[in-house]
Amino acid sequence: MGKPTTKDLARVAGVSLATVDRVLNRRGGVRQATVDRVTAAIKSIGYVRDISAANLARSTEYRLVFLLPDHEDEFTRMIHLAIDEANVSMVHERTTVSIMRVPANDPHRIAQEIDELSTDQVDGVAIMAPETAQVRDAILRLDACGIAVVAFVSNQPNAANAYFVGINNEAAGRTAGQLLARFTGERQGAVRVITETMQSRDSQERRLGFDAIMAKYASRLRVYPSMETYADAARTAKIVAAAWRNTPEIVGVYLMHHGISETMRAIEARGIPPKCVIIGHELTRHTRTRLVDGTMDAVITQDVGHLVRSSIRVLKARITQIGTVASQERIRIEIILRENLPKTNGL
Amino acid sequence: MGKPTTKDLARVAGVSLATVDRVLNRRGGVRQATVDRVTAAIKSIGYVRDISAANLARSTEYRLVFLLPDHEDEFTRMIHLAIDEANVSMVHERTTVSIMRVPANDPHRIAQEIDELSTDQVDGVAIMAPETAQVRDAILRLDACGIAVVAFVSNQPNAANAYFVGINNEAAGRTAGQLLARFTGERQGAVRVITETMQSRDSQERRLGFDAIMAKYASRLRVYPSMETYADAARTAKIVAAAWRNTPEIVGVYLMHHGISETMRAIEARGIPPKCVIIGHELTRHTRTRLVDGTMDAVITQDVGHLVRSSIRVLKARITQIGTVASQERIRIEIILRENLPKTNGL
DNA sequence: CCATAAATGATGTACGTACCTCATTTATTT
DNA sequence: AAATAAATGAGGTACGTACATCATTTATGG
Repeated sequence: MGKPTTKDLARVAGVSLATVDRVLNRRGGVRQATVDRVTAAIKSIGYVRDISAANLARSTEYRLVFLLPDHEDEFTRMIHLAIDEANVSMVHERTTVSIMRVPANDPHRIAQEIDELSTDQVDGVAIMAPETAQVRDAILRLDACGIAVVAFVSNQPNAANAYFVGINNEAAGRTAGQLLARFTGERQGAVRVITETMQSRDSQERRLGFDAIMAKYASRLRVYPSMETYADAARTAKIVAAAWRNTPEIVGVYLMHHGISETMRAIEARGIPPKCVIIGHELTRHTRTRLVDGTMDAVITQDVGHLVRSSIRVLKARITQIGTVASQERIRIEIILRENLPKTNGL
Repeated sequence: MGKPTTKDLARVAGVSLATVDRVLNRRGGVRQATVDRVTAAIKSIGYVRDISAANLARSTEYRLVFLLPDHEDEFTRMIHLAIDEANVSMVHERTTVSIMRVPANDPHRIAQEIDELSTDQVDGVAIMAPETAQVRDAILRLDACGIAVVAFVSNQPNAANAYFVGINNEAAGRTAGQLLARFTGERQGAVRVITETMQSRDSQERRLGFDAIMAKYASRLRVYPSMETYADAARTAKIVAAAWRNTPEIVGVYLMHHGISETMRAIEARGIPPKCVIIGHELTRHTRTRLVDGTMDAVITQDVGHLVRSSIRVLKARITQIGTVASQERIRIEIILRENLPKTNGL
């Protein structure tokens, strides 16, 4: 016979369907003793609510929002595409996902946008934003409204209600370090680290992990302090030029930021030192072509489609107060070399 | 307003609900002209069947079977666990997954077991078996019964009806080659390749990719022919001993098979040559501990949970004749180093 | 034009859950 | 013990689809 239903529950618990309903949906007005009888029955027959049927009956719509920075880099664009794709395949599941773009480096504006989300428009939010006090507080306020939150790509470790969907950036930095240490063989020389800004926690964590590994396994290499591009093409060209002029024997470069096409252009313009190992983040068309032509040696990435789908699953799980499969939601730190490049981008 | 329903369809097409039902479920007895009107209406309003509601109405049960080799290696055990886990989280989705173990190297028995699956027990099968004529024919016969099939982990390129869920093994071999070429730096010496049997197509393809890369980027290395363990501990110890005795300067080892714990034990017993780079397949507790202690340098793996869930999604999609999200079903060739080891095993 | 077959409509029940209303029973307070 | 409040039961409708039955309309052949 099939899975137990509410009818079976009512029968086993010795109560009516109405009471079962009251207990299941927390409508109140039921004695504790009766509640206990029902919950006991739930356990005893292994009842699980049929979510499809429940959604059908409720004609629920899960309204989810992704808050993305208004950056125009490839990585963010891929996230955008992945969300659109998810939106299509989620229609069957009564889920609509929309996207809001917010100024990447204006915590005040971001917090403001978050504050404007209200329960009657939105059930869950995935937030990709740098960790600041304002944003953290805004996220905490969402909890009060009963809106589910996940921190997307960028962790918000101080907003306790925000589940993090993304990779461990410290481990990602370590991985970059390990690859760079091994790919440079026994050679000696300098390693240059570039990022957009060290203000971002992601960069800080990656640097931390990277340094730990370099110190441990590649003390033969001189690792320089991080250079910051501030996502400004002119500045990028300038600091790269200066670094290339002043640093003898660059044998390795670690690009910690996404949206590295501008940085790579600057490096290519100055000329890539012979046998220099270049490692960057996020598989985009820019890093892809550079893996193929050998300009870059490795890319550390996270599956954008997986990030998006996982966020959606977690948000829905939090909304319906159902559990998730932990292993499915773990985002892996992927290493992409030329030979294991996935066929298309996998967006 | 919500998504269009069958009612909207009937209204737009100018027919009754009964006729819409006849068209949607191919019950026949409808004039071609009417069918066309309905299909036109489907397109025009963008109707998509609500699968949850349909399943509810049908009280469908998707009965899926995984056919696994009765090997007792860690990788197969992990697959088993992943299936069990999926089974739990799939209860909500009217899907029950069972497992059948078949003798790994007895194509006749495998084909026999496949032939015994009939439509009134099973709706879809995921088959993990070496590619042989008997198995291929048995798979083709399943199609005639209307049972959906996917080739699981091991491809069945000649069974046209079997969608393949797994990695490109030739690319996996290339990736191993690239890692080994780079990790050995500029050193010269010998590379030893070990597998269970070169009868298996997986091994052949991996070897092909591996050789291509070694020839291209590491002609400094002498790559020896594949050694076969036949999954026999005594034999493994013997061939490893012989190889270690007769091969000067082993700087790299590539283990192409899964279930390498026995092989690694044999190698460790003979002593690992200094600075020897060892690369193997599939992240298990055996390869995990060896990555941590530095015995192995890299593991090329595929996410077991993803393999299982993807197979289930593909099977259900084929049963219901619905599309899948291609990017979600692509299995990536993952490179695992010490520093990007996922916290737990991933199931 | 009639007999027959084919096509279509109308209607009802079912799936498992949510949510509502009203009646009835049981417990609590005075 | 009576009055009131709290707890529970009984029953219906709805969600979107599947599937069955029977009535009715339309087409087809002679």
